[in-house]
Amino acid sequence: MASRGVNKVILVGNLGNDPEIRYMPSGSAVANITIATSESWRDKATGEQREKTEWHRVALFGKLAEVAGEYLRKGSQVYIEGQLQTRKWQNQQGQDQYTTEVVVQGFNGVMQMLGGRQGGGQGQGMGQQQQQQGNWGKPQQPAAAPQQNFAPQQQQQQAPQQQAPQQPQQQYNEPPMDFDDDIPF
Amino acid sequence: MASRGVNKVILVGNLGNDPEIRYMPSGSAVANITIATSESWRDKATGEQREKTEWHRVALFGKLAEVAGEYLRKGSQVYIEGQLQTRKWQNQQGQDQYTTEVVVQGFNGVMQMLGGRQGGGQGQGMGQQQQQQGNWGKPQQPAAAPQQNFAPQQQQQQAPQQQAPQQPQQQYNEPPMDFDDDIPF
Amino acid sequence: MASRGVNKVILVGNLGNDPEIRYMPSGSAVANITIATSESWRDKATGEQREKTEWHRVALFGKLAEVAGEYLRKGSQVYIEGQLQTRKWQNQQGQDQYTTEVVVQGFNGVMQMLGGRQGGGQGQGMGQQQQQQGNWGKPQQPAAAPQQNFAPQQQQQQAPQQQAPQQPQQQYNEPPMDFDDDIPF
Amino acid sequence: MASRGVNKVILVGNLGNDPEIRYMPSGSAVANITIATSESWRDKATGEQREKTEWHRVALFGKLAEVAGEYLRKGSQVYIEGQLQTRKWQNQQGQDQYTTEVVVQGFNGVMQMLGGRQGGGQGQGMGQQQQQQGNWGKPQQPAAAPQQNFAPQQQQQQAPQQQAPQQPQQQYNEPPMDFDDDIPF
DNA sequence: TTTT
DNA sequence: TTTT
Repeated sequence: MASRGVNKVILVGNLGNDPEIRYMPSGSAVANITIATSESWRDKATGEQREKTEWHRVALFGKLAEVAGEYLRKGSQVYIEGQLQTRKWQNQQGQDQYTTEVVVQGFNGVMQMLGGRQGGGQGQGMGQQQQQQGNWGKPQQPAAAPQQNFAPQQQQQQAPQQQAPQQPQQQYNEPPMDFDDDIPF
Repeated sequence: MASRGVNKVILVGNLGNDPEIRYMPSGSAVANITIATSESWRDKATGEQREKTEWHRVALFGKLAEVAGEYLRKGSQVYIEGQLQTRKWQNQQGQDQYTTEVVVQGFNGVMQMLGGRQGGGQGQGMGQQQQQQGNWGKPQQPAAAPQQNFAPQQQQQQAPQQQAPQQPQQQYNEPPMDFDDDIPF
Repeated sequence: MASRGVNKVILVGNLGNDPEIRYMPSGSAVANITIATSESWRDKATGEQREKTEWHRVALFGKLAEVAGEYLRKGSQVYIEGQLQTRKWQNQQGQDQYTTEVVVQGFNGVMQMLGGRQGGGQGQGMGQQQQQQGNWGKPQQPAAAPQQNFAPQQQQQQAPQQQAPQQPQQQYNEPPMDFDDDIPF
Repeated sequence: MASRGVNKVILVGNLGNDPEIRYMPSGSAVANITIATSESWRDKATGEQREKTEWHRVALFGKLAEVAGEYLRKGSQVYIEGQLQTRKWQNQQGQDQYTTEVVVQGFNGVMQMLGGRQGGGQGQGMGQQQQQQGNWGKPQQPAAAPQQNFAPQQQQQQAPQQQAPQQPQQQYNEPPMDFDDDIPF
C-alpha cells in the first residue's frame, strides 16, 4: 500500500458511552465509540467560565476493536490515532448524507488506554494498596494486558536477537516500566 | 483557554480547487479549501492497481486564511495542522445536517506550503530567471516568501492593539513569541 | 515568528522521576522531566515476552513548567507535544557533547496530565466514593483541575504586561485566545 | 508487538546532504539522512531578522531506506514520521556517548517526498511546459520520473529584498538552506 | 475536485 | 453522551 499525502488524526479524550461492537461476516470485529474532547475558557464579556465539547465518532477494526470492546467503557480515557474518512449514505428520504469518522485500522491505527491502574503517587506518600482501579472496564478474560498498540506486530522481526527474559504483566496492567532502571541521563 | 484532551488533525495533500475566501463582519478572513489525500495499493484478488482518494474540508481563519487566499491554488501541496470540528446546520427541508471540518486557527493551527517556489540551486550555479513557478499561486505582493507557520501571527489580528514590547522568552536566545512581527505579510 | 518545516514530537508515557524545577533569572520556570515509552513483543524464536523502554528528556518552560512542578510526580502519565532540540555543550574534558531534548514551550507546546482523578468505571458498578486519587501529585493549592493545555497561558508569562482586552476571535462564539485567563493557576 | 505509551516524531524539512545508504548482512537497507527545520523571527531588540535551524538525524530502514536512497537528494523536501531513539556508544576515549535519532521503520514509519510534480499554477495561467524538474533525485530506473519544485524561500525570507538572479536548478535539486553551515554531526 |  |  502506498499513499500520497498524510491523513492523520490524534485524539485524547473520554468515551461518551460504552463501545458498540459488531462483527463482520468474516468474523472480524468493528467497534464504534464516541470520544469527547473539550476546551474551556473564561468569557471576557461576561466573566463566566465557558466550555465547548467536541464529539468524535471513532471506528476501530480488527484486534483493536476487540480490545476496545473488552476494556473500554463509558468514561474511559483513551489515546487514538487514526485517519479521517467520510462515508456517504442515504437517509430514509433517499437523500445523500455524509458522515465523517476517525478510522482506526491496520498499521497506522493506534489505540491506547490511558490512566491505567494509577501510577504515580509515591511522591505523595500514597500507599499503593489504597489505589483503586482506574480507567478501564473489567476484562472478560482476566488474561492479557489491554494497553496496547497492535499495529506493529512486525516489529518483532526487526530485533530478533534481543533475548532478555521478562516477567508476566499484571492483570491491571501495571506500568511495565522499571523506574529504578538506569535512566541513561 | 484550557483544554481537556487532544484534538489534532495532520494533513498533507493537494488542493482540489482554488481557495474560497470570505470576510467576517469584523474584517477577519476565512478560507475554505478542500484537500485530497490518497492511498493506492495492488488488489490481491485482481492484481489491479487501485486508488482511493479522501477529500477533506479545511477552514482557515485569520492570517492563515489570508495567506491561503494569496498563495494557494488548485493543486497546491500543503501541510495542515488543525482540529476536528463538526457543525450542525439545517438543509432546506429543515433537517439537521452535520458537517465535519478541519479548523486551522489560533495557536495550534499550522499551514505550510510545500514544494516551494522552485528555487534553490544557488549552490548548483543556477540562475533564477530559469526557475519556474512552483506549487504556490502568484502573490499579490511580489515580495516575501510565503512558506511559514503563521499561527502566532494570527494573534496579531485578534488583538492588534497589543503593542507592548516583549522580552525574550528565555536567555537562550530562542525565537521569542513575536506577535508584532510584520513579516512577511 | 515563522517557521519553515515542521518539528513536532508527541509522547505519551510515565515520568521516571519527580520533575526538577529551576528558575531563570527572569523568574520564569523550567521543568526537566524524563518520560518512558516502551514496547513489548513476543520473541518469535524463543517465545519469550520481551520489552524495550525508551527514555526521553523533556524540558518544559514557563507556565507549563510550573504546572509540571506542582502536579506531576514520578510515575505520572502524561501527554506531551513539543519539538526536538539538540544542545551542544562541553564536558569536563572540554569535548563537545550533544544532548537532544523535547522542548515544550510557547504556542506549540502541550502538556496534559492523563488518567485524571479516576473516572470511568461506573459502567462497571464501581462506586465513585471508592475511587481514589490518581495519576497526579497533590497540588499545593487545593483549587482547580490541572488537566489542561496550558500553551496559551504561557503567553501570559512572556508578556505579563499585556492587559488589553481582546475581542472574540470570531462571531461563532469560539474560545478566544484568552491569555488573561486566570484559571486554574 | 505492543506498546505502552506513544513515541512519535513528525518532521517536514529539507535534506542537508544526499542520503547515506548501507546494507545489513541480511541485505536489508539502512539510510541515514539529516533534515533541517528552521524558524525565523525578527529580533525585537535589534530589529534584525534572525533564524535558527535545527538539524535532525533520521535513520530509515528497509524499503523506505531503499526509496530514500533512490529518490532523495540534498535539498529534497520530505515528510517524516518516526520515533525517537537514543543510542549509547563509546568514543575513542572509551567514554559513553548518546545519540538521539528519529527512526523510521516498520508500520509506524512514514516517509513522503514532497513537492512532487508541481501543482498549482493553472489558476495563474502558467504553462506547464515551463516547469522544471523538482525536488527528488533521478531514479535509477527511468520508470518513476519525479519532477518538480523547490524552495529557496528561506533565503528570500531572510532577506526578502533580495532580487538578485539565481542560477538554474540542477537535476539533483539544490538546498534552499545554507548547507555549508556547521551541521552539528 | 487534487496529486502520482 | 464523557471528563474536569
